[in-house]
Amino acid sequence: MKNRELSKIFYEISEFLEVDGVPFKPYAYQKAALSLENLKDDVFDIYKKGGSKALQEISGVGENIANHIEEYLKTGKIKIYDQYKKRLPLKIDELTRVEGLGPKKIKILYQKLGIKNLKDLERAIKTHKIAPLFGFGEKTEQNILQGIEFQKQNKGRFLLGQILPVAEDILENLKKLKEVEKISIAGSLRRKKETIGDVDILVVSKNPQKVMDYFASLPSVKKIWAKGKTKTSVHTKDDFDIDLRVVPEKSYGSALQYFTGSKDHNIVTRKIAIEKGLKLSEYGLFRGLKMIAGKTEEEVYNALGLPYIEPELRENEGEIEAGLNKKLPTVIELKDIKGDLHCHSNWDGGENSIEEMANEAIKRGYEYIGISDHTKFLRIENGLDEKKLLKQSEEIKKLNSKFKIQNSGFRILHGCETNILNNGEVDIKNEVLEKLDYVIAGIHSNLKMPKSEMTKRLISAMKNPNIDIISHPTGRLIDRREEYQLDFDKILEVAKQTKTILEINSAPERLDLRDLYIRRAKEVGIKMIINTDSHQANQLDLMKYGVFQARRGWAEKEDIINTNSVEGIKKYFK
DNA sequence: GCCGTTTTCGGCCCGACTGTTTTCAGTCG
Repeated sequence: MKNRELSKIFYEISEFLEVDGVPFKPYAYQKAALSLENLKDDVFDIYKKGGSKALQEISGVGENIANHIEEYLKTGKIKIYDQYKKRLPLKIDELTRVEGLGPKKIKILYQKLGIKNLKDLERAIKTHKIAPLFGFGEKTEQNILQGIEFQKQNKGRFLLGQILPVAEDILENLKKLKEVEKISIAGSLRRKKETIGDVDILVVSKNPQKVMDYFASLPSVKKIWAKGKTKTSVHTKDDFDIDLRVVPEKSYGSALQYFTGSKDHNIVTRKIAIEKGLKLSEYGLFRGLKMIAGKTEEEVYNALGLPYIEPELRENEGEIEAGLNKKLPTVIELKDIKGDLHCHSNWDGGENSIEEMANEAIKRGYEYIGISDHTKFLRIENGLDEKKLLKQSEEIKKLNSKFKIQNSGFRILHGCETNILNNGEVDIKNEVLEKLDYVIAGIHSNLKMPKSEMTKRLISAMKNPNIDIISHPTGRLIDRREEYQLDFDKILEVAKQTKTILEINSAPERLDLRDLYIRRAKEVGIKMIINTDSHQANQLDLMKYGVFQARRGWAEKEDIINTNSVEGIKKYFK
């Protein structure tokens, strides 16, 4: 889809404008980029149906940006974007991703030292050229170096949320070919790891050559690394690699099992096969020359004396032992989710009204939605104060009585996302918090506190009798920012004592709690909630990423409170 | 460059924190 390509370009234009010091425009381009990123319909279809006028219906898109979109759809180019790239030949997305490096510093580094990309930057630091620059210093130099190191650790990996939609598009496209009898994603993408290196796709076909040819000719393919009879590797326009393999139907299960991995998981399954006098490979499970399983994964696992193991569990983290002892968890599924309690409305600058958010939740089959706007400390997010919160309560009451009249069981719950201040208190008075259905608290400032202070800060928030949920509890941004320094075991202990719910935030760059923490929390007996943190209605669809993460953390339906109906979930609130 | 229950023109993007300075610019949420 062109949506993603355009969104990426508009983000970059926004960054160029910032480097240039242009006021306000960057914000406009960012908004348009965000809208396109989350747009359900193909922007090309919108344009075909309604032309430029229809494009301007997209939120954040006006006359000018609509013209840019039109230009791109017609010519594949956007003039001002190309001009910027010529004038400032920077790997701008690469540089802005370094923590501590913003547009102003990037501009100075380019003008004074000709730094265009990460490589240049690293070389300049190693030769101590940065610290002497005006406005820079020793500390800044070190901070930038740390930012680079952190980025390098995750080099070449993509967020699950970036890559899954693209891979699914390609899968849909391949399905159109009648020679494709069966098809599945394999590899780490099927295991739903939070970051993905490259994409593996497995196909059953009697005519592999036809599949190879079609795959290699897809419009999203930029470069073909290798193209053989049953395997083709390509590099896509979205800058990741895809390996496609074609196998015969009788080997589909064993091949899927093999290519899904993980490698460690497979080593153990092959060992079990050997112990039973069998041999397991991507071609099947064999006793001597006789194939005894291979058509389905289930068949393969069962023949090894194991139940089917969900892909998200296949990390050799105890799932084999649990399988042998019949102790595998029945992991949660998306359809178990009955509502989303971390959603922002246009009251705090989100995209949609409360009613629109509610209607979108209804569309997704939910029984309830929770509105939890930012509170007053976060001025940039138009945080609500006590007065506005009470006013918001009135609106929610009205909407709820409307649902009642319509005889709909749907309910809006009223919460807020308060800010945990340095001393562990939150920025809304208790007498107002008491009146809400539930209260979320999160850390949004002073993220670099020392471990003991940060732990104390979070603990005192959990002890607040009005706080029910801690949002994004560790504050990490995948590939970009480390977690806060926290004594996590202590946090778990207090969460258990105070019956505080920990959030699994579904935003693909957060996925916070991470899988290992989810598993630890479950073991301790702490309840969790999967929320999207939506700032616009389309983001409600991010719920699946939180569910994937919960599954990777072995969470079952009972561990997650928003699998309950309205009355059920209320019991978990203090 | 976008947008309008305060507006078709004038707002939007504020405040804490850090590191650099010696009163403030840049970054981040």
